[in-house]
Amino acid sequence: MSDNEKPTLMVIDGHSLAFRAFYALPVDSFVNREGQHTNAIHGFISMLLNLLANEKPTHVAVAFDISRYSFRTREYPEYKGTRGETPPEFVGQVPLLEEALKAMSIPTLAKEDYEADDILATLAHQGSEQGYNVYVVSGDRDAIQMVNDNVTLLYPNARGVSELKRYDRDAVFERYGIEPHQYPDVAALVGETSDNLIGIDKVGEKTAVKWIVQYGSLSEILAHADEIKGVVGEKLREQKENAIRNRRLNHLLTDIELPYGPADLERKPMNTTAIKEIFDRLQFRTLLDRVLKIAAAEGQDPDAVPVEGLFQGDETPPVRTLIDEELAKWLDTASAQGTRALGLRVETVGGVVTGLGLATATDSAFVPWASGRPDYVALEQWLASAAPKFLHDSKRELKALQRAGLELNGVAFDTTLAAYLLKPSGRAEDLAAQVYSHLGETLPQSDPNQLVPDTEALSPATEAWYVLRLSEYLAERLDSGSQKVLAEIELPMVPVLALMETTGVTVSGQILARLNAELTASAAELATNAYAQIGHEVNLGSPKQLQQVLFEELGMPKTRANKTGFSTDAASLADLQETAPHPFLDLLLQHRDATKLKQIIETLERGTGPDGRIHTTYDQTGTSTGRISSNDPNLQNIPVKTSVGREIRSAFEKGAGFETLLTADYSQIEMRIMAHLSGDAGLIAAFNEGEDLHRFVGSRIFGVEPADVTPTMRTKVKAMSYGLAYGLSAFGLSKQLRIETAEAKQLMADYFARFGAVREYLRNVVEQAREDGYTETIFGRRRPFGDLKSNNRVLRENAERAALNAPIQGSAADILKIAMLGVAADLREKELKSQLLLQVHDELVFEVATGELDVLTDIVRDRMGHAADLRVPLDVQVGTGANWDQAAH
DNA sequence: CTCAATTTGCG
DNA sequence: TGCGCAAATTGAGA
Repeated sequence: MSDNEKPTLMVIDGHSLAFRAFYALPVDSFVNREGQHTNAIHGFISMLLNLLANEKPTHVAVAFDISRYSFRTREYPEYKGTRGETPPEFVGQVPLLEEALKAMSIPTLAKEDYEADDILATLAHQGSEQGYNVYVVSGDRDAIQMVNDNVTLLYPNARGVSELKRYDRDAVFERYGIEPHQYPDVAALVGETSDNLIGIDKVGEKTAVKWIVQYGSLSEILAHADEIKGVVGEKLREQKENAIRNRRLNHLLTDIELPYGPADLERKPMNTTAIKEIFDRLQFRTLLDRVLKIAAAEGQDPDAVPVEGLFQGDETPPVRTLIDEELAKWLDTASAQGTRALGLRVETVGGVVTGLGLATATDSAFVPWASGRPDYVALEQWLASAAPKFLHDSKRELKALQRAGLELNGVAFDTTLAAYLLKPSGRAEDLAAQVYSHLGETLPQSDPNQLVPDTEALSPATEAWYVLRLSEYLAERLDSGSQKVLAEIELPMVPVLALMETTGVTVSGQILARLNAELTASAAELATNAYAQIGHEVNLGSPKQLQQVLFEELGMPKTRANKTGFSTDAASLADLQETAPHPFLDLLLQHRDATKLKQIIETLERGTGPDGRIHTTYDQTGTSTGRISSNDPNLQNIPVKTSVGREIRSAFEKGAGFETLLTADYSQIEMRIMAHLSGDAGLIAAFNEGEDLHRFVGSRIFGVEPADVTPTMRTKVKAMSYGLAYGLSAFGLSKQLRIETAEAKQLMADYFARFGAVREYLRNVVEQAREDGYTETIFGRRRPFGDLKSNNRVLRENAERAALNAPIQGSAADILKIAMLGVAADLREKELKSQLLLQVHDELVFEVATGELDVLTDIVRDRMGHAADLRVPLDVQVGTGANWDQAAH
């Protein structure tokens, strides 16, 4: 059998390598969010991954010492006695390392009363006998004795664990001039300071090796001790007991009993879910990528025993209905004292909690809910604890639990959010739909129209099990950037948004009612006048009827075509007003304005709760770019541009007992992101100037002093700048500014002549997206694009404009979310009474508690201003007032 | 009743 | 022939 065909067994000394790593890497640079030091783990795993990739062992094990005491310390209490206390930063790293190894399906061994080296020696011996190529990885020099024709030692050099020196038989001979099995004899004579083994005075490595070469072994040397002349000979004869003792202690046992032999150590597929969990906890992002790559390369061995934690099959586990002590016990075991994630599903009827489903991969439990049951204390504590839980649509379930008086923490995965990050342009699916589209299984759905259901609805327990399976499936498909977005942005946003929704915002019913009445009257009058202009009544809200009036009765020139004929939108009517002026047009526009505002008011009135506040619902999966949307009612499209619009805004007031409202918004955040992403020196300078942005840009384009930029010039520049991020064409720009296409073209050419890097960047984004199939925000949020390679020009160009915009709009969304998380954390930690009410894409609205204005202003400015580190500053505008309109600036 | 189309409010 | 949304209304079809 050639060496290439032999299986390769690799045995690693866990403690000695972890310790080497600990001293090789700076302690302070490796601390996770829990404050746990991780440098030894990082160094060890990094080394391990190199070994797996380079040596491709077929069999692997890591051995640990159980304690610093062994049969050797009983024999010689001073053994290793020079070693000081374990550094506090090292404490706790070994158990985490073992956990990570478990997730990687690498067995760990330890044996009471023996040292890791004895385990290595035994396995190396067995492996060598049984026809393996053996690699021993150890930082202990005694391991040299294991080397033979089949066993190679990999030994870390002085620089830590990044480079390992290979000691095969020849390398040992070259380095020491002896055979590997003779090394303990040399070490016995010389002594080993690190083990507190004192050798023979005056005998160093040179002398010891010379003697070994001359006499063959330590026992022969001692037998001929009388022949050795000089002071060293005297010392040897005086201190030979030292050497004999050392030799006894540095002999590694090759015959201890172990639970596994080499054959049991065959590499098994890694548990990627567990790996993601533990690496996330350790905050090893780069290492995660590396290990997942190796896991993917190694693939799934069909004969492999399923790793613990993976699903055994598609069979749903049994459902137990649990209460009281049984529940507490089950929960403790299933969650492994709160360390293992459980699937959780909240059953509600009309928004009221009626039961909970809990699941592990192999078991599930249903808990009927009756509030206030004292026996549910264990469950309530688990829910409120940081113990990991996997949910579907966690915001909805969190709110339901809160209504039932239950606190929920530790949401570690949400299948709704994970699916969204994978496919942000799709619609959010309910659990059954997710199971169908991802797992390909059909869940029984009870028909709500049927009084006697023919299929029994699925137990929440089984649903929880499906949540767990979906979590595993989805987690595997998220790239590491998306995982980070999930863990660090989307999941933490859940409680923040839930609180905003529960809090709501006060609106003045009186103001809304007054405005509604005014608008009703004015709309009626406008309608009457409009009818008078055309001689008959018509439904002004019907585009179809308007087309009849405008293009047939009044014979106006045709506008932009649409599917039902010709457009009657505001832009088209404005065009008509120029080409074929008619009083009807203006009345129609004013009527539209009035009815639109009236409609918004009525929506708000309907949406006001008995507490006088509006509780919108934020949809975290509502947009393809990463923004959140607001619905039922939408509070992100409250009018602001017209004076009547602002009156509606003034109906949003501070609540009773609060000092004021505070609004904070980013100015030109998307332009700033463009400056950052493109690196355009001109644009970056513009933001660092402090000068009005559009005035500055205008001065560059038109070649005049900033002070000489006219309002017209500024308007053009502003439209140009904003249009850029949307893929605006010269045609579109000309239409918007009502200028000639040639002038628009010239404007764009002048713009790009000054800000060339912007054009370069925008071109690049699209090309990169065409190649990758997706765009990415600054924070790693992805949006897939399929149509960039479409043969259909309309589809392709639409996709190109969307791809152009996605990183910009998406990065802005990420930044505001990060700011919200920061503000929310500060409010919580400082136990402030002020509360976050609204989010409108680049703006936050707060209700300020009495006496908190200054501290809140500081928090908001700080968190928003430093949410991202860009090449340009983030400018935050803050305003206050008793209502939303007055708080605007 | 659902659905597509149109329009308009916001960033 | 400008990105991202929610909501209302109309009118067609079931």
